[in-house]
Amino acid sequence: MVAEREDVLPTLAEIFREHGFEGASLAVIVRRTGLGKSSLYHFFPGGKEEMAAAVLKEIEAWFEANVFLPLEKEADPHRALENMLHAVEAYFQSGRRVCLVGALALGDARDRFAAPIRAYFARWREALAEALQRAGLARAEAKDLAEEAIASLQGALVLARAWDDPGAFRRALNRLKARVPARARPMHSARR
Amino acid sequence: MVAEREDVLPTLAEIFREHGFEGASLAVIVRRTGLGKSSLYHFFPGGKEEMAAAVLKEIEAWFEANVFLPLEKEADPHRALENMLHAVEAYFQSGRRVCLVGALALGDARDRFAAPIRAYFARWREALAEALQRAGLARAEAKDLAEEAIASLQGALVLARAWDDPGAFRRALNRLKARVPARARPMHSARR
DNA sequence: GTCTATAGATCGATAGAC
DNA sequence: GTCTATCGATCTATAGAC
Repeated sequence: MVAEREDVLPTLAEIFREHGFEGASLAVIVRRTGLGKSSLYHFFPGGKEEMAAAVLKEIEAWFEANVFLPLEKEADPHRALENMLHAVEAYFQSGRRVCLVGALALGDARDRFAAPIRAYFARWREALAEALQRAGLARAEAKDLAEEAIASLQGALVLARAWDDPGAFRRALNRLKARVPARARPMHSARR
Repeated sequence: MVAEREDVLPTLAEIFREHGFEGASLAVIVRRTGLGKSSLYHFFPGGKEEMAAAVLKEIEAWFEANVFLPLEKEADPHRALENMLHAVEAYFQSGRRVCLVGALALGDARDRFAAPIRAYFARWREALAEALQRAGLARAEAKDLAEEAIASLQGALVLARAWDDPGAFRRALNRLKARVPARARPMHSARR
């Protein structure tokens, strides 16, 4: 059923998202993955910490390929921003899914994964700011707006989970859809 | 030193903020509070769960007295919003302190405290929307902007913790200071 | 109320047979 | 690679003396 180490990563990611790092006990992991302890330690000799690190690495790679790079490669910045919002909406399942990186940042495992957590958000801000800059915003303004957008999304995930209502995330996406691209479109940059 | 149950609540709150619910082991709590296990169980017969519930209740009461009610009682809505931002900045220590309610919402203890978590954010949005409405915004617009502001703050706390940089929270406060009250001021409502 | 001692469960991780 | 069995540490919680 599961032959490769990579095959369990999505399941592991879901487990860490639902239970956090401390809360994801080996008992839970064994049950959900269907693998025995020995198999898990065969794939991840470093135990839970290596499992979470591998998950973070895969998440980083996914965002790099599906969010960050497209933000920079797409020639039309307006379309680049729209693509990002669509990718994010799909990834977080319209708010039903929590951001593991954000959850780890708020939890007690932050120090353990400080570097990848820091890098994930920094990279996101950088790619988003770059697109906004190409869309006509000044460097400082683009960086600030990028940070605001990411914070809005992360906060919306908190609210969606607090209320058990994906609508909170959907509404945040709509606000960004209506706001960010409109300000960023070069041909209408004199709007304000 | 510590005679009353209420005296340990601030320390308990800080412990839960730093370690989360699962990560706050009794060993940590004993060490940080200076109380023995027996004393803790004397004050909180329900154990950790009762400790966290008491902390949440105190947080809710603090925000009710220092944030939510002032938002509604202050006659000048513009000043009410400024007061809220100042109170929030002080409470979260300019971003060095995490929001326990938000952290619990993202963590694995969400189900355990679903009701107070849900109520905290709902009450905040309601009080904020009420002030924005008095400031001239339509009901729907006020509710939406209130939700956006709260999400921005929660997301900024995630970023501040991820980057270990209180500046992320400070910048979010400044954005709200510059944006929310200006749109909300009734005499300039025709600005857009 | 606070102490010491400890129960009973679960934790992450390992050993060794196959 | 996967199994069973188990280690030692840590967990929450309790018992009983004072």
